[in-house]
Amino acid sequence: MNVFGRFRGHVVAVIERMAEDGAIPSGLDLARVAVEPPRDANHGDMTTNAAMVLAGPAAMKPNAFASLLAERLARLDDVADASVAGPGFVNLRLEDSFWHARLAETLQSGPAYGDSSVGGGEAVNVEFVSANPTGPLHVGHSRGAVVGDALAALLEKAGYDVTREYYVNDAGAQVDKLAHAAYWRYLEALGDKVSEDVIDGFVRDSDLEYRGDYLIPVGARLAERDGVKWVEAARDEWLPEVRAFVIDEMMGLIRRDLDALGIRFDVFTSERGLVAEGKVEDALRFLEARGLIYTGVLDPPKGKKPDDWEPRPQTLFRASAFGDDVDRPLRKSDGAWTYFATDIAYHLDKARRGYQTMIDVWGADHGGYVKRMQAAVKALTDGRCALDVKLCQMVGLFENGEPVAMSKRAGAFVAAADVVERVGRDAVRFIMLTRRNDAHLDFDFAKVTERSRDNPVFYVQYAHARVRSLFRHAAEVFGSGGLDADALARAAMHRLTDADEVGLIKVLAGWPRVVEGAAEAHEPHRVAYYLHALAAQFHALWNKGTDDANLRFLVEEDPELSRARLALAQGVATVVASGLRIFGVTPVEEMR
RNA sequence: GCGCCCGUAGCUCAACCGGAUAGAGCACGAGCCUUCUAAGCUUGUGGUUGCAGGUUCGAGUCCUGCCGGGCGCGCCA
Repeated sequence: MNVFGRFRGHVVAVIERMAEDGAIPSGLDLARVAVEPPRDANHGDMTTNAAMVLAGPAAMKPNAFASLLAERLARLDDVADASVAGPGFVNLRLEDSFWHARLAETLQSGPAYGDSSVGGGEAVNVEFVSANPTGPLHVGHSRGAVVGDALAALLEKAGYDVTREYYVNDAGAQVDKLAHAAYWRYLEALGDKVSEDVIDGFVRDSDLEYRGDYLIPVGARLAERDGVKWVEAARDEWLPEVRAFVIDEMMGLIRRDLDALGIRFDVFTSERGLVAEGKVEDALRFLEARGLIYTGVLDPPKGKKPDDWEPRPQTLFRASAFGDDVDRPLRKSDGAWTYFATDIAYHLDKARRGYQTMIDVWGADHGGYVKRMQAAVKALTDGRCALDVKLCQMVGLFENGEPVAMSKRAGAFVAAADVVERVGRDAVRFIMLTRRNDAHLDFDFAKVTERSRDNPVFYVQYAHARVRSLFRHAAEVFGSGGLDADALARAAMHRLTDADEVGLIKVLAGWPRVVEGAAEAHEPHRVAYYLHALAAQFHALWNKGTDDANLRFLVEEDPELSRARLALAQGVATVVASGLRIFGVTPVEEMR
């Protein structure tokens, strides 16, 4: 429970008491009563809209209601002042002692500070990356990877039971094309044992989409394992074998890329597996039994009729009954399932595994797919399960302000592993989280490693390193005893009287609310903004010591005060580390 | 043509299920190093929240219509 939730309880209790006393009508609906930080800190520490939302139903003027409420709130423990402002806000200013106690709590909780139970143990499935197993991850994938992983960690901290899942698209035509390319590399790898003519013939007769070098070692390994076994074999024979082999290899590559980013999955679900187990038929039977599948002819898209358009009867899902624009095809003309059909089966599978909330992280180019998938989930679960789709916009790569060419057509995409190697895992992860997922993100190689204030990674890390440096210094001055968090939790917090010291504690006290808000909104970027603001406040306080020696963290002749300030610094380090942990970024001990 | 996302300070972006005087950083102006890390800090200038309506005590936020940008648009994944 964050401090605002705690005070909301107090405010509600006071309002109920007012009703008992007959000061206001009883039976008011208090659901809309909120206790929040005011936008402007000058208004106080907390504000409530109670008078504004209740005045109407109570047939009172907001300001009259607010005055009554403020009068009673002022009598609460910890409340230094309660006043009415603006259209009927009641602002609370709390005693410093209240905030001092929060700092002690922070230190006692340590890394668990900010943990919340709002999730109530609810099972949430976060599916992300899910890149086709046709090659290494590129930089675009890494954004989705980081966003999904951080969102999962955030939800865990907020008390959800999270599964990180990767959906392996190993059943479509793409992996057959991949297998052909791997077979070509296999023939090449056999060298003298296969004539140039055979290879040339194969290349001529096949549509080789994947010509990247990364398949060369795959072909070599296949040749090593199976020798010439598949050279004379019919396509029907070698295709399943080579396909399985190359998918394995590609998933190995992808796992290595994910490792480099520090990302682990709990579950890999195979599309081919779903199909083989008959889950597509299951799902479609389910929809059919509800009359949601029919054979029909779709209208061409308005204003953009494809040249080869011809009306054609198709097996369709009644997506339009669940909010989609048109009904959607389930079967291709060759009889195979569409991607959508297997995706329906996959989402039904997730729902049946007990996830009431599913989150899919996709690239922005899949935006047109969101409505139909949500329609399908609605239909499959009778509206009981929610599907939230986070669309990640493109990442623009820059080198000192110059765009890095990255056209997919030219095959010049930048590998995720290369970016990690260039700037490090921590920088990649943090920067990818400094924007809302649906906003474009510019990633400049030079900037993300720059040691300056406009590099948020550096700025936040520096705050943590500064605290660690401070403790190293403190150990020299005061000895290392009594500097652990438990001991500091008992420090004389009442010595922290400067407005900026108390102000910094207030920022720390806001952390649990940030966790809850960001988790419920599925918006990990809020953590990045919070950490940046926290670092700024800390650096500001630190620097006040430059102007006024009395405000330095370490005052040699006053160990009691020093220990209180060390407690404050430790609180900052704890929260920064806590936030960075959600991001999968390692807090540093010193800047190098 | 239709759908989705976006439009906030010169630039890059925040604004917590509708809250008070819309905030940060960069850039620009003015200060701060015999002092715990100045790789930094303080402070100032800067806004018709794309436009026009609507909803209400209150709108950047919700609704409608325009304008501009991005993505997508029957069997690809």
